[in-house]
Amino acid sequence: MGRGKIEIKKIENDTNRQVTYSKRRTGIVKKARELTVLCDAQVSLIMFSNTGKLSEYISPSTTKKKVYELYQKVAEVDLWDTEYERMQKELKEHKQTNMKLRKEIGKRIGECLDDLSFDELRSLEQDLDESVKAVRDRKYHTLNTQTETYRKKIRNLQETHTHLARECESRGEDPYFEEYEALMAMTNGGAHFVSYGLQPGQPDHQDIDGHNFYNLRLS
Amino acid sequence: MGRGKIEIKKIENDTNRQVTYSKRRTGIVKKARELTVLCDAQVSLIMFSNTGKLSEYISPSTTKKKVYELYQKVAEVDLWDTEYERMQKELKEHKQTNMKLRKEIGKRIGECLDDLSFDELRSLEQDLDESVKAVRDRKYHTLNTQTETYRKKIRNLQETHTHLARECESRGEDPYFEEYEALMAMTNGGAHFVSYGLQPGQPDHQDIDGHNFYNLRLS
DNA sequence: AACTATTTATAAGA
DNA sequence: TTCTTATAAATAGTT
Repeated sequence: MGRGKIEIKKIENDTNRQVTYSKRRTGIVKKARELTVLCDAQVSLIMFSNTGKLSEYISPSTTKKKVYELYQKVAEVDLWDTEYERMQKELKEHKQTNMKLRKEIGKRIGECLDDLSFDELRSLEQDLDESVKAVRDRKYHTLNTQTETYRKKIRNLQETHTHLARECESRGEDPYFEEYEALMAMTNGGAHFVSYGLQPGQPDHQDIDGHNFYNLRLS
Repeated sequence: MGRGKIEIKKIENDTNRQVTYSKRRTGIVKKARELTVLCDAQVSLIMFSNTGKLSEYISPSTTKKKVYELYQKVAEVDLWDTEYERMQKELKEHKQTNMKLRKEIGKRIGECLDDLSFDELRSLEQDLDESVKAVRDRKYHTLNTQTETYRKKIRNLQETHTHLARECESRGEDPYFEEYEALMAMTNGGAHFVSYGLQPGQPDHQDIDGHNFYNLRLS
């Protein structure tokens, strides 16, 4: 189909070959598309030119192969086997790590101790002792920080209160002021009964906030 | 190209569609083959008819895809995508579990405590205390078992020795016997200096085995 | 990229 | 299905 008949064998002329490839590629893709539409078929067409350039046609609705095609594009050669093996290896490693971690936790939780030697048990005990110490230290640290915050908060509240009280007093215009003052005294008095010990040198505090008070008492 | 021009849209007549599919399939495969030869290209063409029948063309030299095609043939639909996705999902889950486990261990080792609340720290401390107790109990249990074993071992050895000694003595034929007896006495004497404490009521033991002796002393 | 003479593919009919 | 054949479509060689 052309000005002259051609023999079906490799076109040796580079330019010619490339031009023909381009033309026929368009043609075959058109055919594929027509086949898809006319006959309700599913077609996957992948072409690599002489120079390695990829062209493809995939029937709409056939998204399934895209992953595979993508890999093909990237690696020219297959890759599935490699990729598959890589994933399996990775999976295996993760499973092993996982198991080790579980075992480690099992030991540290105090289960799974049956197959440990005496030396291992001794060493584990030391580790746990150190861990417990670290946690305790951290706990106290947290407590200190929290306490400091609450102390500041209380101081601020008291200052605000004092300020407001003075203002009210000086104006003498709030009929509920005395009632309010009595309430405040009571609340403060209640909190006075409670104290909690911290590290030596850490002074005790009172708290007028129910929730925070609960937290502090938990030390 | 035919007796009449046709519109490119699905052929509704079943027979007609099938005939057209057959003809055009032949045609497109021919085109693919020609493209392969003429332009030195690599072509993969996969077609599923309306009725699910597979036809394919793969350029010779492209053996790479055959594996994939095979799976396609077997399963009609994908299979790789499913498998691939399944693996990826599994991998993701493992990674997540892994991370959680690491974090858990981190806490129990005494690292990664920074983002824990006071309550969490308190709870963790209790857990660790319990764990340490469990490990300690197990340690003592192991020690007891080991001790029991060694005690039996020693008793056996002593019996054997006594038996042998009597035999030698009664026969009076071993010139080295007295020397040997002296050595045994010395070794036993040395072990006598060492004892280790266990739970109350646990009697002390001697051990003539250097390695085991080391283990016991480490309690 | 176009053009077009030809070859090739194929729709319809048998 | 397969063959036939008129005709549409694709494209080789040219511009």
